[in-house]
Amino acid sequence: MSIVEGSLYFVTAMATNPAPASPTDRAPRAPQQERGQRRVEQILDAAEAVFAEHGVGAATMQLIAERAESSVGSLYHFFPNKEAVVEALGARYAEMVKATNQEAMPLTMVHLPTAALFDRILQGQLAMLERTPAFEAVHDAVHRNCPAIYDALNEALVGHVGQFLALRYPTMPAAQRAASAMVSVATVHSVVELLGRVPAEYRAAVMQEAHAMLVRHYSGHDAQYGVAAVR
Amino acid sequence: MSIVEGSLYFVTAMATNPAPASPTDRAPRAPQQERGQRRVEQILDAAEAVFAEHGVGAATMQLIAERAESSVGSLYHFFPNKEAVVEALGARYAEMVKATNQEAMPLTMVHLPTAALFDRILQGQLAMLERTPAFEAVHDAVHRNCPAIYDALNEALVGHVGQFLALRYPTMPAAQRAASAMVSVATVHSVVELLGRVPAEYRAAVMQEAHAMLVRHYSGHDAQYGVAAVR
DNA sequence: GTCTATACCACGATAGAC
DNA sequence: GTCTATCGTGGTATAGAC
Repeated sequence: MSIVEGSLYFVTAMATNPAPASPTDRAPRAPQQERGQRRVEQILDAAEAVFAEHGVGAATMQLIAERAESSVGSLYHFFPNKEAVVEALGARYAEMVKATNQEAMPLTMVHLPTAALFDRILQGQLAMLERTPAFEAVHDAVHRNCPAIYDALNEALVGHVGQFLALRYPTMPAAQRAASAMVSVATVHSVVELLGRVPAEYRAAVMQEAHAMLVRHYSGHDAQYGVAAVR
Repeated sequence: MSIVEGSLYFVTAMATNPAPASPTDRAPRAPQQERGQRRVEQILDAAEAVFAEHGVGAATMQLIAERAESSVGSLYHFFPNKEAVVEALGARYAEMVKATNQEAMPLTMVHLPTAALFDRILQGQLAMLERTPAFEAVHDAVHRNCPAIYDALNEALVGHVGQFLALRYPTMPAAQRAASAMVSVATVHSVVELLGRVPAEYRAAVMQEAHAMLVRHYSGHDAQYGVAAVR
């Protein structure tokens, strides 16, 4: 409700400078200026867990505060309302996904063989999933509650893959390239979601099957819109 | 909360017998015994729309009643609480999905060429999507709020596809067959979800790309675990 | 069976002491 | 900056007339 201005409450000092450190510093000597930042992260971690468990609609500020080992009042010190928490969490999540994607398929790797390429992509996503147990829940939450963030993220991902395809298959029609990017992003995401849902003993087989599907498909593209396959 | 017993409140007369009809019947002559049934459907339609718009957590009984052109009291006459509404809607949704799937790939069609097969499957799913605008929202809602229904549905779908694959590729190892079924179900679903999200002008290209991916993959299976390709 | 009115409670948000 | 205590709102569920 109401037009909450962008991310005012998120503008915490981003300088992590040395600061006048006394020579007797011991272990617990990071705080002071980072404290606020760390507290925010702590709250977002808590929110992530609570949203995962109850859904955003049913989550309460009380629950988030408890999980963050804090109190409601404190929570409201950092975020003006619940919506702001959801948005901040969404932004953090989107950053993580984008970074993972960029890292797995940088534009310098456009000529990697399909098998190696999808190895990188699937493994990268899987690693992210394992670092973030509540990943799917947060994804859903963002999907539903922050359409703007979600759309921007999706556009970024599809855009990056599209660029990648444009370099790899210069003769592929633009419409197909766009469609291919969208389908790939959706498929990889659905596989990741599946991997997070499936009993551990099936994971390897699922991974292999998904990998085969993507490789077969893109090998077809290689054949049709070929390019010097090895750089 | 609390163990709400199965579907007591859903046991309405399923007999649609003629009933003592006077010869002067005019148009509005279906009700009488079906009324209750129709009312329930009306409520579920309303709930579907409201859940789609606000999410289950944020939806209120008030809103559902208004959309159903009814009142809260009336709503509580049919459902003991909000959870029951969600469950009933979930059950209806699961039935629809299962039926669509069975119809698109009956076991009598195990030897259909891959291209024709995935035409049927994708078109069937697309038709269902178009009949049910709130499809994805309901899917999410069921996914999050009725894990039991969702798991049962998923098991049914994967089971059916697994049977299909067992007949088509008798020599495929069981583990791969299971993985293949899971990946296919997830992929088709993600494509349908993508189709529902994408601007109309991209839909054809997306459809074609997804179709190509699935066909290439299963043509690979055909080649490897071949079977008399034409019955 | 359907409605209106309302009891009751939980949540979001704030005030104000420390 | 963090807490406890509290207010007002609004939602679930029920009571009871029609």
